[in-house]
Amino acid sequence: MDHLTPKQQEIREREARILATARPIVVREGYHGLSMDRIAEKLEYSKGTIYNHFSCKEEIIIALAIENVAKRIELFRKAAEFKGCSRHRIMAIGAAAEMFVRQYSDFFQFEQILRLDSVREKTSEKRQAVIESCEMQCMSVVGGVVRDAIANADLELPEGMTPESLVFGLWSLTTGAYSIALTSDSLPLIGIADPFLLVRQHVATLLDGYGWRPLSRDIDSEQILEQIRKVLV
Amino acid sequence: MDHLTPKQQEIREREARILATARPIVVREGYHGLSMDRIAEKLEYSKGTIYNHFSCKEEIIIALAIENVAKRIELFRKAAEFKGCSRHRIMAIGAAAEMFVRQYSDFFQFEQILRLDSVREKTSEKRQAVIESCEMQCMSVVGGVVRDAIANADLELPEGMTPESLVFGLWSLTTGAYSIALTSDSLPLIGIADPFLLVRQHVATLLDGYGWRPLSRDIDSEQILEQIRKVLV
DNA sequence: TTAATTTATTGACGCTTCGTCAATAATGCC
DNA sequence: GGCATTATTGACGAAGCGTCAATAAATTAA
Repeated sequence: MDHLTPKQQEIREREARILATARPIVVREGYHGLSMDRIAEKLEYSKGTIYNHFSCKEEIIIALAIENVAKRIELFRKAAEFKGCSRHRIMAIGAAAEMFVRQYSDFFQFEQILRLDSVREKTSEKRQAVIESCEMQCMSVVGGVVRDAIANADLELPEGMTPESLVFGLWSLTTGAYSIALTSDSLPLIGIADPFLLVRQHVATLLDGYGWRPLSRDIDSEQILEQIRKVLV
Repeated sequence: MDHLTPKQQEIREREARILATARPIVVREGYHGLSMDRIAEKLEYSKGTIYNHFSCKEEIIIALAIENVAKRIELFRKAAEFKGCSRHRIMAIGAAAEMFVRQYSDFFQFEQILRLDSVREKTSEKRQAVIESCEMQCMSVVGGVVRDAIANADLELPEGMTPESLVFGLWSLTTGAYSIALTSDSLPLIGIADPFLLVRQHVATLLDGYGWRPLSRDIDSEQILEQIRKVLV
């Protein structure tokens, strides 16, 4: 499979260069800042060549998102393998999510843009499927930890509630909070300085609410988080 | 203040017609579906006239959002005035939020679009301030109920946690969930049929986690919700 | 009522971006 | 080296944006 002619090499490499050029533009100037002409000009290729790689700028944005999603899965997997009880493992996943937002905050911008139907519409089914699949894999990793907790009797979910239902709750709480934290200026106005800390607190309380043992009051969170962060690097 | 010349009348009325024309376009075809030329054509005015009302299409979108936010405040206020204990009142606010999403789901599309920096940038400070102020008013209504709960000793927040911190959590959980529910196709795939029910459940559990009395197991939710819905109409 | 002044409307214009495609150039194969 | 394949180019038409000088309508003053 690596019988690449020099030309194919060049093309492959150029794709990466296109994305590397586009990324800071999107990060700094958002959706409207990015244009195909601009990329072509910066890279000194004609526009047609850029279109050979990506059929529209929306494809570039989704490709940028895809550059990062793998990292999230990796972090989640590593977190789920944390040696400890199920409650510690779910904490590790929380830490992984937080680390991902902090380290790859670009990604949230791309995701934000792709949330617009009229943008996502223009992207290929194929790339959409990649994103969706990665999201599913993440959820499934979290779901696995929930199932283990139930199997271990660390957790009993209320009647009619599936592990996925709980995952949905955690997913909503964290993405909602991060999305507000990254896009709203009003948080400091209401005296919220560290939204990350707050997310950890709310997640802990929610899990306590479901009775996931050991409860947070029986955990030395600081110390566990320390250990987790070492594993996640 | 109602010394309006016929001309002024006409202008005012036309503004409403512009928005009424734009709304279904944005709802059906999203951000990219809307264009100034298209509105001008539909209303049989020249483009310049439309620009007399709104300096760009982003202004139209934020104006559409503003058409709805007042309703949210009204629902929240009504909910906060629900006759009952603090826990019932916070449930009422949850119901109000849910009702708002269901009845004004358009709004979430507009909000979604306005979350993009490169879109929001183009809107006037003035309209941005209206939106922000309405959001603050909503949060402040919720904050008031939390404060009342603390004053009544229905709730004690952990060390260092302010009422606003709790509001932030509820806000994150609900907006995160609604945003996922409205834009993701993967929910049914993981067996989540009724995200609204799930949000209620998670909110209840979170509040239980903080020990907000009476706890949900001591509440006949169905019956209370019935009453609440009557009040909110 | 009419003239003067203010205010509103118009659509053509210049500009940017998009996405395409026929002509041209480069590459790889025999 | 010559032929077939593949890639590159940039000019082009379409569409949208936002502006503005010319024109029309409305309001005010006389």
